[in-house]
Amino acid sequence: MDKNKTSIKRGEIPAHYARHPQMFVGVDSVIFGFNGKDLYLLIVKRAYPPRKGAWTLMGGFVRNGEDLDAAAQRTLEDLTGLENVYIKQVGAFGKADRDSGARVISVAYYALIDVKDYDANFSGKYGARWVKIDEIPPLVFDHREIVDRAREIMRNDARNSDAAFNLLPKMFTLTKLNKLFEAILGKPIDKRNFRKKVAELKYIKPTGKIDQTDSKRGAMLYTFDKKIYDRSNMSKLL
Amino acid sequence: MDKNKTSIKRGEIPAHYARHPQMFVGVDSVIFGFNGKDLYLLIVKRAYPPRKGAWTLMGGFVRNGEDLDAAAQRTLEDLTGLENVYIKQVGAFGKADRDSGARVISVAYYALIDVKDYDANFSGKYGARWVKIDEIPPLVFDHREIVDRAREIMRNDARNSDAAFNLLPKMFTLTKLNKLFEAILGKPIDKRNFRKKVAELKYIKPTGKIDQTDSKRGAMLYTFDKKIYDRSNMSKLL
DNA sequence: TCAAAAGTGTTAAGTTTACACCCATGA
DNA sequence: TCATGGGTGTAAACTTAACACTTTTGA
Repeated sequence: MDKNKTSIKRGEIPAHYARHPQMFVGVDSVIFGFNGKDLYLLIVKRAYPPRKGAWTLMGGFVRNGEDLDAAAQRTLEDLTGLENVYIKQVGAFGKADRDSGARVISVAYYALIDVKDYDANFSGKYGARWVKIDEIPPLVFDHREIVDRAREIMRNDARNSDAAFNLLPKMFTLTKLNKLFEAILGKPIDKRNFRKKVAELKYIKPTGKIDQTDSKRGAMLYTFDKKIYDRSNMSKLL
Repeated sequence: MDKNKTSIKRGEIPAHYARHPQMFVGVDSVIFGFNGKDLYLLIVKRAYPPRKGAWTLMGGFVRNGEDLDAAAQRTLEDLTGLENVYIKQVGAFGKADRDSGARVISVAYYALIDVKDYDANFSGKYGARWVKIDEIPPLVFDHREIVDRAREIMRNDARNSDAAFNLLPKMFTLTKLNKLFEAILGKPIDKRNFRKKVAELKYIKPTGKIDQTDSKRGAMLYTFDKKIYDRSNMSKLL
């Protein structure tokens, strides 16, 4: 990868580095889920001391030779069984005393999944639980702060990227989409104005299929076309 | 701080933690400067192998017992001599092979300073140099990626916070302010429209003083009133 | 027949963009 | 007297926000 190895031998730590302390590096995942109505957060019971049994974000430690992003994917898959989950880094949390067990730098990620996808794969071995986003119990260490920062970033991403569609099944009604944005942004969105805007977006396409689970009359199912979305974003830059 | 120490003794690492590897944790600072006309990046010569002598961001290692943010402030002060610099975290960079010397997780910050403030305090011991933001030479490891992410975040902050004012002296002309935003956003901004908007902001106040360094006629000097800014932002939330 | 969700347009207010000339001054 | 940067207003295009009733159908 790097041609300029100079005089460093494999496995040997250069003198300048060796003078400095090393620390545990963890990853913590803020896992958001949507069930068509409300936004949820997935929390687990902490399995070891200190604070064993307290509510916490799903997390783990970074392994030698493992990319940070890969560590986040791995711990996430471990809990949810899901492999291609949308994740994005929230940032690093590194107060010296944030973890009362040892010095741990935590890099937080947030993940977006459809609650239905999770139910099917849920192992339960971590004592995981979905809680409504406005009913989060006290969490261990600085995890509440992590969740709050993650929400902020998600709100931003929902407006400026296609991230939000990761919370929905492949086909969805406009009412569900509307409710999803209301849940993410935390405020009501006018139905008519919302539908008008959606109608202008070429990447949200009617499928012709009807969903009758929520109404007798039935609602049109729509789908998100990522190819068209990416193309229309490309053209913004020109 | 944390009441729930359970059975952890001071200085002892709990068994669950001890099983995991520890890593070097570094901080790197993307230091942006403005001289009234162009936007600059401060880079230094790397002082130790590997890649000794290559251009790099100013950085350092996090110490035991030191908060991540404090480590960033410290390395920054070391280079610039400036104490109360605006800094903000960009994120964690943690590819397994990003640093060819050892496994190092880097947490990047960006800092905004007035180039004039720096000149006065510049020690030169790091072989530091201002480069125009569009003329950055190749940087070591993933530092270019770090700079690009920092710029993106700064662009965002310039629109949604008072961060940009950290790049200006206490008093500034509207032409300088206009040029600053053009430099940050990377595109021209209409002079008349810009001044119209500024006139509506109560927190950018004329001082009555005139600056004649850039024109014979002289331009009104303005100042940023943080108290008013914070108050007007508070009221957005209500 | 009625409850519950789906669907549908118009108008006013506000925001954004484009655009060109006169002013004051020191060299 | 002229070159340089400082300063000013208006109109069109576009975006956002507010607002209420009809449709369909299974229970």
